[in-house]
Amino acid sequence: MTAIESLAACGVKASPQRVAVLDYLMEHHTHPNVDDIYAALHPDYPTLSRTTVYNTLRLLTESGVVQTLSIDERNAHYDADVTLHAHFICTACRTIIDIPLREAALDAMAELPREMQVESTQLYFRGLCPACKCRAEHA
Amino acid sequence: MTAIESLAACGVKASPQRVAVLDYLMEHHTHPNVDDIYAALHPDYPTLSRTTVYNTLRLLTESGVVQTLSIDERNAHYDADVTLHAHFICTACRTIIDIPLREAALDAMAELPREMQVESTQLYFRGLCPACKCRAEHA
DNA sequence: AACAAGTTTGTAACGATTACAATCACTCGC
DNA sequence: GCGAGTGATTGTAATCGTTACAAACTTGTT
Repeated sequence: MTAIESLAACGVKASPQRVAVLDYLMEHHTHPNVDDIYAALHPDYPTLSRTTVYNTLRLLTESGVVQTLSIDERNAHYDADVTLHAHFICTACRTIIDIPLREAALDAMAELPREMQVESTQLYFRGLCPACKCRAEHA
Repeated sequence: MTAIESLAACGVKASPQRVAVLDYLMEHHTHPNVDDIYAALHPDYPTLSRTTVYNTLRLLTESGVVQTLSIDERNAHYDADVTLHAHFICTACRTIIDIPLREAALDAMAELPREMQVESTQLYFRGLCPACKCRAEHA
């Protein structure tokens, strides 16, 4: 599914800026923040405004096309993969890594009262990534 | 375990301000933010500074006595219960609710690479709480 | 071409958090 | 007891991510 198709599918008008932002997210699974995206797109879209990036990401999140990660207390990160998976953030290098999840286990794990309407689920791990763990052990 | 004992157990010097903050957290399972805590303690500790509340909560988090929740994009919330449980935040009224977890299921759920050193785990749900869901349905 | 509706832009404001320097409290050797 | 030194607290100022807002721009329609 292309960015344009995703936008159409959820009824969001496909401006060049929106396509560019979503395209970037779909091609880079690095969980970028707003500045990463802005810096990456600015060369190609010289008039692009940071505000537009913020607005677009909010819109895309509300539309369910991307998810906003609050794993990093410093700033929000974004992910165009909205299938069930967890995230690990390295507290040293700040890299965010995808963690696959066994789908069935989620229901088995949480005892959610029936009267609650869950709209999104986020599972975060914090710690040291392999590289930083290794570096720490040799220091 | 009292607040003073907890502080001693993890080697944090027990100043009146620190005891007050931790005491408050241990007695109120409302997942307060900094301003909630400050507002609650200020009458009894007129010289208390917001900065001290921030500093104390950071120290307590680093010591593992409390956990900092990043479930609310607006501000951090704090929880003196560091046993395994998830959190649900109502996107309408902003209330944070504890969700019990079946401990065994966590391992079954996440496929964490062996070389990663996980230091903390947070599971967040977002949606409508029973009261707000009901209100929404009747509107 | 004129208009309306919605989008983008840039700047200004906001608000949570942190930095910093001054003051304060407490302990320890005298 | 007393002053130095260490660490804690305080208040203000700065920082920085994000949002509000108003003006300029696009696009589709008559």
